[in-house]
Amino acid sequence: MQIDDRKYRILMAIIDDYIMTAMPVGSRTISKKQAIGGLSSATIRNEMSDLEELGFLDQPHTSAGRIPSSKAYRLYVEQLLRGAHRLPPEEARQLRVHFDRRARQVEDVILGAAQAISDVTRYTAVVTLPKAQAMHIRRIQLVPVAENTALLLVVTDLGIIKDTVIQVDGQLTPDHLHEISNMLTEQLSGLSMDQTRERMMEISGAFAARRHTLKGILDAVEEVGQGPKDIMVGGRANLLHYPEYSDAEKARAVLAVLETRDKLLRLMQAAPQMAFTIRIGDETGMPETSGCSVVSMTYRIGDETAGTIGVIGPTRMQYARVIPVLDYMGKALGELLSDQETR
Amino acid sequence: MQIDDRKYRILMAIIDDYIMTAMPVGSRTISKKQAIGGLSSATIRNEMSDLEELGFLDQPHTSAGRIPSSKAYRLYVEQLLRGAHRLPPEEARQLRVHFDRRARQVEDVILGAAQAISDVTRYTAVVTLPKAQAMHIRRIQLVPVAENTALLLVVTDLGIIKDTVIQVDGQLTPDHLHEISNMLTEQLSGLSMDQTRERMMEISGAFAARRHTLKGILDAVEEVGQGPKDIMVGGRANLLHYPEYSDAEKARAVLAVLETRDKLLRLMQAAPQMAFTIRIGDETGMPETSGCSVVSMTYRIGDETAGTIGVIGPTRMQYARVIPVLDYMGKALGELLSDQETR
DNA sequence: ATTAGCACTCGACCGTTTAGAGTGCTAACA
DNA sequence: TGTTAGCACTCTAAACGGTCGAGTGCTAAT
Repeated sequence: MQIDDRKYRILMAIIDDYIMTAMPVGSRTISKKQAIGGLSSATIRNEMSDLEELGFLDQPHTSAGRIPSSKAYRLYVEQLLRGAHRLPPEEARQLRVHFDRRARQVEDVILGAAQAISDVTRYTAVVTLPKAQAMHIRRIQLVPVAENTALLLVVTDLGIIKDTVIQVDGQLTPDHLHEISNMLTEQLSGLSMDQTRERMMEISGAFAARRHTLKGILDAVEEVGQGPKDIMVGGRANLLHYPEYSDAEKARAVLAVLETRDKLLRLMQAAPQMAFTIRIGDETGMPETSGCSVVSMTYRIGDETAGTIGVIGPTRMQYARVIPVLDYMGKALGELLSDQETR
Repeated sequence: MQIDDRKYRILMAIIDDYIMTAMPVGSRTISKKQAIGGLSSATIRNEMSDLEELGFLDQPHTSAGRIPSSKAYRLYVEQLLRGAHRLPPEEARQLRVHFDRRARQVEDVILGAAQAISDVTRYTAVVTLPKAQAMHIRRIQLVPVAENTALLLVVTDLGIIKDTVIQVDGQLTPDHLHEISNMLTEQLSGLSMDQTRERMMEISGAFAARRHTLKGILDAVEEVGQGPKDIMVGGRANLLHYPEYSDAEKARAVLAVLETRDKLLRLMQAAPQMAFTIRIGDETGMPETSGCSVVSMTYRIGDETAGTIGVIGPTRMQYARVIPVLDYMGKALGELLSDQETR
């Protein structure tokens, strides 16, 4: 058996209805809809029965309506993703209101974005900080703090991405450090993080005298790319709006995932192109989030993939609203950060 | 009527029982306890009736047992606070295991503390970052980033507490900025933030030539003390362990408070001495947290009150465990940060 | 191919019953 | 006078049975 156009339209109608009501959908409900074109409930029943056989619908028990399966949502979102992701102007306005552009620190911008997304969608939003690789060195600065130690700063267009205390050769005065800072800045400014590392290697070879100090700096620069990416979460409380999480234990498990950075990162991994990654139910690959869906996409700074923004909620998610919101916000965030970059 | 010793002991027994079970406590349950000394359930009933009249107990309905009122918890914690807050060695060990001292950034230390507290107590923990006033200036550094702009860093013993881009006079070269940095550092290093502000005023008068630049720095330093204090929360998911939050709406409200910085700050305000502040039920002064208790205390860096650590959970909280944990952790945190300070 | 009709299923809801935990009161007791 | 055994009473939670209604699957007619 094949899924034909009518089955498809009926399936979509069921999904739409279930997304709104969270209640199993009956044949009469669907037959009453205009869009289906006046088929009787009996016909719908036959079609539903077929759709169930095809694996698109589940029946909680014999005399209840049907609910969409993961496979159905999959079809649903594939369809959505083929379309344009135009955010209605009113929604865009709301999003802009919530997303306060006056924030100065990248952390604040990211947190603001997460909160805006969660406020507008009423789901929980997750946004990663831009990864170091997407930034460009603006300055390297050694700030003396004590005999033998200095604060090393790696400053990029987006601010300080690394500050750490390193050991420096004993005989280096503050002025020496200043000099080294200038030299490094001259050598490295404008480079991407990857280029920086390479160039550092070369320099490190050339200045054997300052070996010890340069090694410390090199190590710190190495570390920049590695460190666990920081993540901001907004609207955790939104989870509890949905009946799927009225079971406290279920809600607890999801909330716990939101508090565990690596699990969260795994959940948010998105395909590197500017496109959506949607994980539905078990596709999250984590038992804790079995009834959940995650929609995520990358945002860019310039041409570089910089981070991920996403939303987590019940599989019965309003994908049709979430996708345009993320699309809009991803672009807005990318532009805002690129602006900061050139400022 | 007065509360005599026997009534008091009975009340404490009821509270202890209720804290463990979350179920209304009946007279027979209490009469079976050794500690009360073999009184019959009838006697206990009479006493319970008195305790209810005195406002220490409530009765959900006629034929249920009694539950402690806020007034009862108040009495209970006052008693606890009078005693010593000795943390059992096993608990201390656990706490140390969870509290990873190798963290370098203050943020990580604070977050680690929040997580450790929440893991050990199974409640939600809240820890504020140390306030700027408790730190001492180590260095002021201007890092050139572009024509006319520089990155201003205020470095203290605990790391960078302020980094912001300011406008500087156009003719200032990187070397000039370096010079100014050295001058300011010499003038200010070792001072507390409050002293710093005063001294800045004086300097600002003396160097009329650099007026514009110094004004920018002064403003930034002014801001340091004002900025909204940052807060870290650990173990949000723990909330949902307790039946008092099995109502999703109730849980949502509390979770929402945990996501609103000013509400959280208000909740965490603690008396400035090294002592506990305990808010029980409505004492939190916030309708959202009506069924909650908050235990908080300040921690110190050196002699200075630096921040607050606390725990939030149901009024039926294991105060007797929470108090020693906070006490221990407050001291540990203070010591750790003081150590960093002098490092 | 569609649909009206009908028997059937099953959870939700309601009123009733029952069991049990707990109370308050009274009268007896030390 | 304080304590307690005893008992009637209260109220909830759980179990039970009946009814309702939403929904299905199937069949036969169109």
